[in-house]
Amino acid sequence: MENDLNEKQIQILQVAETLFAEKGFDGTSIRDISKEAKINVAMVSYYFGSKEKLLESLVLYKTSGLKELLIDLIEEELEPVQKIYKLIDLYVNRLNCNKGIYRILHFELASKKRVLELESFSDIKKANLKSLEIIIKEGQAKGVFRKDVTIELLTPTILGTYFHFQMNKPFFEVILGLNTEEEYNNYIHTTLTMHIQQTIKALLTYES
Amino acid sequence: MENDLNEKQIQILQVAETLFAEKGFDGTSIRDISKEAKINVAMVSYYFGSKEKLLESLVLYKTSGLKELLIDLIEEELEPVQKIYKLIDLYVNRLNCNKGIYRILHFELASKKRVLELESFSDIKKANLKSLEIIIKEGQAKGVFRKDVTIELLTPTILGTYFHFQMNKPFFEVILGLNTEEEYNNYIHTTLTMHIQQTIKALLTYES
DNA sequence: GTTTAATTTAAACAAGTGTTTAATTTTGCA
DNA sequence: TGCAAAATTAAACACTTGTTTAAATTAAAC
Repeated sequence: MENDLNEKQIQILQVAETLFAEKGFDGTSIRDISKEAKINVAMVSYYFGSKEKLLESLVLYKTSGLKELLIDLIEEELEPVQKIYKLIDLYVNRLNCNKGIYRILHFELASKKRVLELESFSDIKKANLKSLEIIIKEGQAKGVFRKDVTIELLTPTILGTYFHFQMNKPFFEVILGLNTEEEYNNYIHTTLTMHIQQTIKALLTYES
Repeated sequence: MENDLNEKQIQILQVAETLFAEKGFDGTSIRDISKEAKINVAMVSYYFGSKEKLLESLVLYKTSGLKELLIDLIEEELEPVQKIYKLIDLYVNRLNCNKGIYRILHFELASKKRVLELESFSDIKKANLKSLEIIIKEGQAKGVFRKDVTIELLTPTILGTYFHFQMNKPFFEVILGLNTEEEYNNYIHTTLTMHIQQTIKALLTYES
């Protein structure tokens, strides 16, 4: 598995992400990408092999850093609750910076048609879940977290809450009076993040 | 505007809905549709004019009945709250029977690329909003509903809640222990519908 | 500076796309 | 039965698709 991408490859991936997010995977042609990235059509096949493999590289590229960040987080000396808070903050920031690719992962690849690179993405999810599991079990050992919690459901809760907010953006823009892009993003990084943190904390910690 | 569709046209639309929902609009070719519907490729252009117009017809066909149902509902003699309850039940049932087309409307047409038939769909939404407005203002006149409510936001709330539940189906299947398709649909028609009804009621009626 | 490898290119490939045409069959009506 | 309209067909249209090829250019290594 080679993950050393040169400048040209990264440039192609960035253009691809934008166009995929705009027009969908099927709606975007290699010629669209090569035109936007100002390269020859053959370069995509030369560097990535195929359009499908380009998508796979894009997914790997955009989700690769997360794994290392989680490993770093595990080794930090923090109280379990604070560690979870930081994890959620990390997730939300990541998702908010990669709207394009996560939109594709959730709606393009959710269809029955494409099941190819689901494997490589499922590997990443497994690794992330493993990191989360370590943090939770650390908290359980310290007697801070409940032991009857289903760890597999924490990630869906964290991501699900964020996606619902992001998907219904026009709706929330109105009801919350968030008129600018800045206001909206600020709301995500403060109130929404706090809400998710409190939800997960309530799920994990003992209650009277 | 001709809405008299013959058997063949309806057959084509039904096949198109299934395939669009499965593989997306761009991912489905006219030849895919004609093959599945066992007709000649030219028939789609013959009956609908183009692939885009086929989609437009599909949207109109699948959303047409709703307007009449709402008009009938308005004329029913029911208390305002009961009318709203019935309206929500009607919406949820509709959405649940037309998963395919609403998936397309929300994720295929939400992209920047296609803005063509958004007009015909926006007409339907306007008509539905008009019906809702009548019901709400009736309740306001009777002193049951608050007068400072933004009617335009009721539909997003009703639909948004349902869609979030349906989009994250694998998630809720697990946490709610809904193992069969029947159990899942039953939950939608009982607990979820009730939740939406209570949410809207709380929003509309005065509280101490 | 020559040679080997990596990069980039234009062109072509076969297959698939939406749509149209023109001929044929089927249908409905006088 | 005859005739005009509608329905259906196979074929072709021009264009786009992802991918490959083979030549040209650039870069690196000796």
